[in-house]
Amino acid sequence: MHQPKHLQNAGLKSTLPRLKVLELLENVEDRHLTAEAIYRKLLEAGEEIGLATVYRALTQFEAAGLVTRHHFEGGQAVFELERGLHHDHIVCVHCGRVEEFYDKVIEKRQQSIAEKHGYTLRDHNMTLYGECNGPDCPGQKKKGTAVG
Amino acid sequence: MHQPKHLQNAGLKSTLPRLKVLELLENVEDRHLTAEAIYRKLLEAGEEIGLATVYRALTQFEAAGLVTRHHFEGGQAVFELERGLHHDHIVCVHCGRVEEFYDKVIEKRQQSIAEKHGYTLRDHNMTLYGECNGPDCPGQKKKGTAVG
DNA sequence: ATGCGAATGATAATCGTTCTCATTTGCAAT
DNA sequence: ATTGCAAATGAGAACGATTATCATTCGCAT
Ligand SMILES: [Mn+2]
Ligand SMILES: [Mn+2]
Ligand SMILES: [Zn+2]
Ligand SMILES: [Zn+2]
Repeated sequence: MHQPKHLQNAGLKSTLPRLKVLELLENVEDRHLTAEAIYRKLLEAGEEIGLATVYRALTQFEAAGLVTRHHFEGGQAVFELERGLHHDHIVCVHCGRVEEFYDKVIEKRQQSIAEKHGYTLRDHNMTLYGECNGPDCPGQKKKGTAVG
Repeated sequence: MHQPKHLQNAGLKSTLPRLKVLELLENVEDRHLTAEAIYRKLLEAGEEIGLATVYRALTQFEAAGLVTRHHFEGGQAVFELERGLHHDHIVCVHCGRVEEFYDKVIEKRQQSIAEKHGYTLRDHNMTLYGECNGPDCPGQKKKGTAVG
């Protein structure tokens, strides 16, 4: 979907590494990836690229509004392709599965809370952490298969 | 307010460095402090302590429920003495000023959002970022004093 | 006062990320 | 198709926050 012109419109020269990162982000199943994960996937796909370049490209994409950076628990930032629809996240503390949501009521309340305190709201981070209860999630206590 | 027995009740030996950190946290004006800030303040107060010990004490206090750790923007974690009342934060992007708030509606919505996605909610992080508009905040554009 | 396991603190190590700098690339002008 | 050059790349060094190591010191029960 993304083309060289997308990079040029963003003021970025259309280079091979940048196109590779962008291509990966739009074709990968998991939308939320660390820089390392992106780097690894590109290497596995036989591409030649350096980790520093991945970081640089992501930082530039973020500045250009092509990519969003999140700081979930765990030290590593995660990146996702921007789709123009603001949303927040719920992350499984066991398997790391991420779901997205948008709640208009919460967004409105955040705005009025900021106003009530005399702040001009610029941004927010809302991340929920929980157990996803999925059948493949390691946090799921396996029910004992009755013996005898 | 805190006594050696508070540490012992938490299963921690009552040592001088730990008492100093705890004492600082309860007497300092700014409730939200980085480990470095705590370390610096203790040194300035003439106390002898190592930065590693401050980090250790804070981590142990957190595990004991005496202290809460937050990850605002900026890399450094901030710590605050636990007062038993959950709250979230709004942080000034210019001067770092922190205000606290609690919104029952948001908290309820977070719970039901998690349920809707099949998650069992365990924790959340909600931090608002904005401009505090305070007179001493560097983000405040000074109004030009008319000349002539 | 003694003894011993836990705690301390100087320092090294770690981890994610950014910086440095020699080499390569994109691309516009020939 | 060449050339020229600024911008981009990538290997590795550097960085900042935090944790680990380990010899020394401390808290506290005897
Ligand atoms: Mn997302
Ligand atoms: Mn607080
Ligand atoms: Zn899970
Ligand atoms: Zn401010």
